[in-house]
Amino acid sequence: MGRITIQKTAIEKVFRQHERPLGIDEVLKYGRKLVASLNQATVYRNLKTLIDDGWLKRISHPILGSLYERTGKGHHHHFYCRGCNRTFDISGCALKEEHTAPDGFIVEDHELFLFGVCPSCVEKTT
Amino acid sequence: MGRITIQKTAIEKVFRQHERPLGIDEVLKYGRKLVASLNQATVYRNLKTLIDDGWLKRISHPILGSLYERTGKGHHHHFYCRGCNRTFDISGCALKEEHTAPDGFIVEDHELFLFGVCPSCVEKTT
DNA sequence: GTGTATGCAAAGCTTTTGCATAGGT
DNA sequence: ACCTATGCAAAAGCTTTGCATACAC
Repeated sequence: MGRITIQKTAIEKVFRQHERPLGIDEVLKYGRKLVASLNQATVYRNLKTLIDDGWLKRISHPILGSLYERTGKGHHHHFYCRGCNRTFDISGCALKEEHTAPDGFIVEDHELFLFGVCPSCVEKTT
Repeated sequence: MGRITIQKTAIEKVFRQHERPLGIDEVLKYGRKLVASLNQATVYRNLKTLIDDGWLKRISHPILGSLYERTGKGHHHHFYCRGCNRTFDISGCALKEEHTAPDGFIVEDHELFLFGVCPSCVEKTT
């Protein structure tokens, strides 16, 4: 089980080349530069496999839909710029250690999305 | 512009009766108890209108997809229980005031999703 | 009466799946 | 040679849209 195909290798390479959350369309676009015949269904199937392997993580972007990013980059959050529509990784954690949820709730994980304007878009506005 | 139809009234009522984030299927199900003929397209159109009016807010649930909830409940976050699949409102904000994003980034809003096990599901497990 | 919102059905998206075959082992 | 992963196309969700008609005003 688990063959090393040129398609899967290409998809992994795409994520290594672009260290930011990618949408399916982007994975397909960049992947086709490496394997011209790359099919959409193959991308979906490999993304699922890579998630099961723990190599990728799916994040649900409130506006852009499904995005995928590599695991093992350390805990971080995401910032979405409404100016340029890009999604940035924000390293570190801005959560208070305690009082995240009422007593009795066991918090195992969390996902934080920040919205606003990124530095380069702030410049353009001013 | 902006007619008060029995459908729109019913949809608003559904959200007042269930003070938690609802999916389209739930809005449709509960709405049909009030207006039997209620159509899916009507629900979608009214949800959009209510969002534009600032009466509703769409939240993007990482697992369940689109959920909708009333605005004006004060700032809060969401907790998703993997035991019972329910989404809870967690009042207050668990974010540190500073250091949410690097210098230069302007944070205007944020959305936090917590994952784990809710009190009643913890009991069942123990 | 006028014109907007509804219901229905069709069309757009995104994602999944069935099936023959290419290709990794 | 075997059998999994691919490519293609069809299908299955979810959401939007066109159009005639009902109904809010």
